[in-house]
Amino acid sequence: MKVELVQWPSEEQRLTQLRRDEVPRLVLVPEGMSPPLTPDVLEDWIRLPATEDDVRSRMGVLTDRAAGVEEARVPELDENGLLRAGGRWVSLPPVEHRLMIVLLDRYRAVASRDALARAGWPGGIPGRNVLDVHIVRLRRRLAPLGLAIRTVRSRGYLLELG
Amino acid sequence: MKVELVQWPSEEQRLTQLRRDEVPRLVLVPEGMSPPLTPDVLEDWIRLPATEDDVRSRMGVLTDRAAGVEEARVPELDENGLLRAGGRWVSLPPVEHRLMIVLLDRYRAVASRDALARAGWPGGIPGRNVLDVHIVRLRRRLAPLGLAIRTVRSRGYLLELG
DNA sequence: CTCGGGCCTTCACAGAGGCGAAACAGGCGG
DNA sequence: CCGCCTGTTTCGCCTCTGTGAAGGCCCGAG
Repeated sequence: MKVELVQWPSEEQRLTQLRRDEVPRLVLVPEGMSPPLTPDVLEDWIRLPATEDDVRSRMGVLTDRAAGVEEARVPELDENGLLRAGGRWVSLPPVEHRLMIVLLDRYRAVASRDALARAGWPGGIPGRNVLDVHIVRLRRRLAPLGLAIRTVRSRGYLLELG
Repeated sequence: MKVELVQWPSEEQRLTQLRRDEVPRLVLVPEGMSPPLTPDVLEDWIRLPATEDDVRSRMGVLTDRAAGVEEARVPELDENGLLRAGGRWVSLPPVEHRLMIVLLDRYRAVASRDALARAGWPGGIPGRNVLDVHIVRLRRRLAPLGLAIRTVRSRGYLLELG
């Protein structure tokens, strides 16, 4: 994502908006003016006058951080079974689509085998082993997206970044 | 945690060490020298000459971020036996889950062997040695999270940051 | 100081059960 | 006819748990 340059304090309102929108930004602070401070890792500031190299250096770091934040975003699944993550996508067949809805609802937390079974087969579980098999197939489909399904033994499964 | 000031590039080796130790640090970069860049949120740099106020501003932000990182290191255990700390997690099997509940309840204080035994085996202790063995296994599982179980001889065990 | 004995730590082993994954088969739509 | 989706079977690994046994460390008795 592009790093925004913000004049301080004249563009204070714009800065507020950028903070809310989680846009990476570099605040330009005139001599003698105290900078706006925040622990937000997507914001940095630089004292004017500054060399173009220094501005670029700070912008570069902000870009890297924004990439990291972007990477960590929750994958998106539409109603047609299209799953987008890490800039790529795959289409999911019906059963795996329903399983994925539950996994995403519990993203980075445990989705119980029971909840997955009920979501995947609303009419009742066909066989004892079906869920395991579909998890394996889902795993293979998700791998190219950088997503991984972790096993939490005797409890369920957990979806996170690979 | 205290923010360290690092001369660049003369203290490069020290900077490497501080990065490894995850100590917040502010790199002082002389005029004309290009700064060391990293997306690490616990590191910042400032161009010399700089006012004392600016140095303090950047140190203040680093302190706040370090506090946030420290906050994230406090372990949390959910009802599924998932233990999170320092941005990582492990799943705990039933027995160790019950032991961990007691250890976290007495976090940084001593949990008696007796209380641990009762929590781990509500139906009565199977063998005389079981608790010790499970503590060892718990230790190994916790190590990657930066957590450590200390022995308090003839009293019990104590959970703290490693 | 030395010895003996708690008190812990750690390893090795084995039974039970959960889970992984390949292989096979049927169904359905293009 | 072919390929994808789904369910079933089956084999085998790995985890979890408890048990036994071999030390190591510390402290008090002698």
